[in-house]
Formats: sequence, structure tokens, C-alpha cells
Amino acid sequence: MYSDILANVARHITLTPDEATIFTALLTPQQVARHGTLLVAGEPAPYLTFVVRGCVRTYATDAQGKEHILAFATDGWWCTDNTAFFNRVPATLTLQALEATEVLHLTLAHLEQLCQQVPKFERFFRVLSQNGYQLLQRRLEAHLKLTAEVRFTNFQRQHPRLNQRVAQKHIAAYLGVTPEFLSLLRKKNRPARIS
Amino acid sequence: MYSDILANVARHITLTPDEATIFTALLTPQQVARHGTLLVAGEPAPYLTFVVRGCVRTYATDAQGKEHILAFATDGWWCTDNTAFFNRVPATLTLQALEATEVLHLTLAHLEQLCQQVPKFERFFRVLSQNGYQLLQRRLEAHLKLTAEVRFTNFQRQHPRLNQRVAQKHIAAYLGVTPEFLSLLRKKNRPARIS
DNA sequence: CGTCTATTTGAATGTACTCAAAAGCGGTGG
DNA sequence: CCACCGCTTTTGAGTACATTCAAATAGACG
Repeated sequence: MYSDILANVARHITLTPDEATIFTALLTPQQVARHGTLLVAGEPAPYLTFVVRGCVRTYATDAQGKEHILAFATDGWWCTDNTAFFNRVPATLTLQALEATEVLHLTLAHLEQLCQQVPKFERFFRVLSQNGYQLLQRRLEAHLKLTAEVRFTNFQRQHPRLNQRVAQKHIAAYLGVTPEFLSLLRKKNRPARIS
Repeated sequence: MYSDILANVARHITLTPDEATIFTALLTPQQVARHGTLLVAGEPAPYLTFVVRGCVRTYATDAQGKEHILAFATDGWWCTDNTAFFNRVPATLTLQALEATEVLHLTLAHLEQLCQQVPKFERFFRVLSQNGYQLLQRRLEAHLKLTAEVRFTNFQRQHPRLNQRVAQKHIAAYLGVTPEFLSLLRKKNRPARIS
């Protein structure tokens, strides 16, 4: 059950068996049904969440009611509304499972306790934060530099799995275009039919 | 000389006089002339940099040679190419002073030494990274949700100082529009002349 | 003071969106 | 397990937002 998350942690810090036990004891498992929510905008964000198996989308809703996806999290990724979680303020983002999903939750109190008891974790969460930062920066750069068409081909190349696994409209909401326009782009890139 | 950076650190952690001394001893001051560079894309990014006084822009150059500004850093802000600095890989971003600027540099080796000697700093840099993350996320959301016009009015409201201090073309490069289009938006928002 | 760069203005164009409707596909219940 | 209903994707026409290119004007730095 905890092997995936321990492997994830092991990518950055090395734990003794005792430390691993302290860690896993602080986690809360949850099963989320397809279309179920892990966090709803407006409510507190009590957890930093590790996706063991499944797929979660993190999205913001704008004034017109449109949804904009900031991130997908599949097997082995972390997700939450960072701002809300770390500052204990109400969430502005919603996290929803796109498939039946199995997660492990860590509260901020437990995170802090963990950093106290096993200071190595301070480093782990710093690295986690930095990785998230780098991903976001690459996305912002992509939006500043590239057209929707190029962003889409890059997405297909960089995330072939997600491209299969996730509905078009969600990919559109992630790329920052309308589903209709994404459909056009797909058509355009589709090789002409041989008669 | 170090009072500004110590005040900045004090926002998140409390240092003893000795710890403050350890910290400041690891910093390297530099004066950068207007239009001088602190870091050039393609080269290593040896420093995490604190701006004591002045203004720095962090930008990426695209395939067509256009510059896209990811961040401005004025008095009291940190800047670097995060990815390059923490992973010791060549920079993809360039940092350029927009005015005569006074900075303090910290190398990654010194940062790590500092975290060893004064573990509180581990927390400080985690918070710094999280703050950066939150700023980036807000920007990405703005790009996904808002038109250039709204992004611009928000920018004026949220950064009135920068709006005065920085050339239009740089604000355009930050907002993700052409200078010509920003000029149009300004004209549009300018109250009609009373005859 | 002169030159060089930044900003403004305008016309033509392209990229992406809106609205509407048809076609396709998939999950759920029978 | 199949069929239906509802949601997703496709298609198309018209439109809006933003860009490109070119040229004139304004402004700043040495």
C-alpha cells in the first residue's frame, strides 16, 4: 500500500525503516470515485495528497463559469491547492478525480510534525515545491511563447499517456483553448485520408 | 548594507546575531550597471540573487528572437533561473538590470552550507520557493482566464510602482502582448480628452 | 544637440472564440 | 449484454481579440 509513496520519497531522501514507519503512520488513505472531489473551491484545503493510482485534475473556475486546468496528477504525483494548503486559507481551486482514484493524504500539522521528527523531510518538501515551480514556469513560458497548435503537439509528445487517458475537453482546458478549437487542431494534424 | 536582506529573512525566520553573521558572510555583493546582465541564457546560474536596490527583469527568448518576461525583481525581491540554479544546469533565462542595481549573491554551495549550519534556513528557502510558486500560479491563471486588457488593468492596480518604473515594451513582454497592442489598450483606457 | 530607441497610429491579417447544430461515443440501467 | 440517453466531439459560419508590418512622432541618453 505504501510502497509507491515510499519509492517517491526515496527519489530525494533516504529513510531508515523507522523513519518510513513514522511517515506512513501520518498518512490517511482514501478511495475516490470517478468524478468525486478531493477538494472544492471555497473550502479549506486540509491535505497534501499523493495519488497512488488514478487521475486527478486541479482546476480554477472563472467569472463566466469556465474551468481552467492547472495540473493533472496521475499515479505517483502529488496534488493540492498549494496556496490554500500552506497558508491555511480557503481553496480557490477544485480537485476532482477523473477515474476511480486511490490517494494518501497528509495534513499540514502532520507535515510539520514530520519535519520536526525527521528533518530530512524539510528538504523533501523543498524539492517538491521546487519541482512544482519548474513545471509551472515551463507552462507559463509555453503560453507566452507558443501558439495553441504548438502547445498541443508538445503536450502530445510530452504526455502521450495523459493524451490517451483524459477527455479532449480537459486537455483543451489545460492548454487554454476551447474544445472546439482543439478539435480543429486535431483535424488539421490528422494525416489526409488515402482514398 | 545587509539590513534589507536581514529584514527580508526576518519575515519568515528569526535569527540570532551569530546566525545573521554566518549568513551575511556567505553573501557576495555586486553592483550592476543599467542594462548590465546578472545571468545569460546558456551559461551556468551560479547565484540566487537578492536585489537590494534597483530593478531586474528575468526573461526567456523564443525561436523568433522575441523576449518574454517571467518576472520583475525590485528592491527586496529574490531572483534567479530557479531550474538552472538548483539543478546546476545551464540557464534558459537571462537576468538583466533595468536600472543601476545593487545585489547580493548566494551560491548553491553556500546555500547548502547555510542550511547545514543554520537549519532554520531550510525552512526559509522552502517558503521562498512556495511564494514563488504561488506567484507563478496566479500568473498562469491570469493567462488562462483573462484577456490582455484585464491582465493589464490588474497589473496597473497590483504593481503601480513597476508600471511607472519600467518601459512599456517590458510591461508588454510581461503581459504577453505586443508593444503595439499595449499602446492601443492604454489609449482605449485613457479618459477622452475634454475639449 | 543630435541620434537612436520607444511609443503611437493605422491598415491588413491571423489566430482563436462564440454560438448553433449534427454526429459519435460511452456509461448506466434495464 | 445490449440499447438508450446524455455527454463529448465534430463541423461550420460569423466575430472578436491580438498580431504584423510600416511609418510617423515623441522622448531619452550620451
